[in-house]
Amino acid sequence: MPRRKKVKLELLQCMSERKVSFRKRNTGLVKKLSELSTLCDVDVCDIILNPFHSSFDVWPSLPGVQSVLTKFRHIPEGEQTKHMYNLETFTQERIQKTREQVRKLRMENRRIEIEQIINQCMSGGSFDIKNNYNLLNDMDLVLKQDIQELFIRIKALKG
Amino acid sequence: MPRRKKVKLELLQCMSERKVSFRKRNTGLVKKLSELSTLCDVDVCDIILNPFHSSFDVWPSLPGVQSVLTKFRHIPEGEQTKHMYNLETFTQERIQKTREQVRKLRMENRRIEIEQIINQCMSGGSFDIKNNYNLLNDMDLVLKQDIQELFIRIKALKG
DNA sequence: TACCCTATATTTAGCGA
DNA sequence: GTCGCTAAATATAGGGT
Repeated sequence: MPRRKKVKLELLQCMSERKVSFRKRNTGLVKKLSELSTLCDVDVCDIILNPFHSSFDVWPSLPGVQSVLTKFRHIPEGEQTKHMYNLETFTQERIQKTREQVRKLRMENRRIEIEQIINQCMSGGSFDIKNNYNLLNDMDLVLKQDIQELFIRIKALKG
Repeated sequence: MPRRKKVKLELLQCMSERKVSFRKRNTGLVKKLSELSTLCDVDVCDIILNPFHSSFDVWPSLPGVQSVLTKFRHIPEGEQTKHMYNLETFTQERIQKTREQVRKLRMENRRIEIEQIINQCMSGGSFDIKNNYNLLNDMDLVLKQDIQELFIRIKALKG
């Protein structure tokens, strides 16, 4: 059996699990922050409310955070949000990417299904278009058209 | 040839590399922040000075950061730093862990080296202690003592 | 509870277009 | 410069102790 499953991105219901996950991920996060900071020469800070101690974890340190905050406040309001990478842009980007992936998977499925139909037809299978349409009920219109064209070509090929 | 090497944790000298790394890692960071937030029900914010646009990336949003900041300021000064996980504690923890790993690797090396010497001796190799000391010049005192004892035992064993 | 381990899942460096 | 891809590096869930 697999030792690890993909975790669903939602609140961990089990409290002890949540605690463990928090500790691990907090550590990882801080590591990544420090890496970004040194690799790219970037001023970074974060503040994480630790729900288990009702205290905050602050990176890189209290004065460090305050220094970044001061710098942040000194940027003109208009400039602050320009190029800003935040929850909104992040989400938009992810939706975009996911759509793109879905598109690709659809293409791949189309390829495979078309291949199967060709194989089926070439090896003397049925040419019952209606039946195959049924099988491929949920497919895109474009795909159906492709398949229709394919059937015609296969018929022509076979005589 | 390997397509990817382990990057040294220091400022990336090549500017374009740095830029690419920044974009990728910033994305990853924000993803992890959002995961921590939803998995563990945690208030999080971060502010990253984007050195390439002289602007800030703010997570999760400007009001979001301000809300966390307000909460942060409302915690009594003494409580703020209790349990705080920051650059210092992070570094201490990593030093501790690294030492522990070094210790373990030493133990493992000892085990392997001792094994080799035993094999060498049992298969009729030399018993020249001085020579073997030379080979094992950098080893711990404890290891040397262990080996000395081993030589004696092997000699006894062989007659 | 708080570690440690290790098999999976995830991140990302290096490339090629 | 940007993108997508892929393999190597890394993070971490689950399961021990």
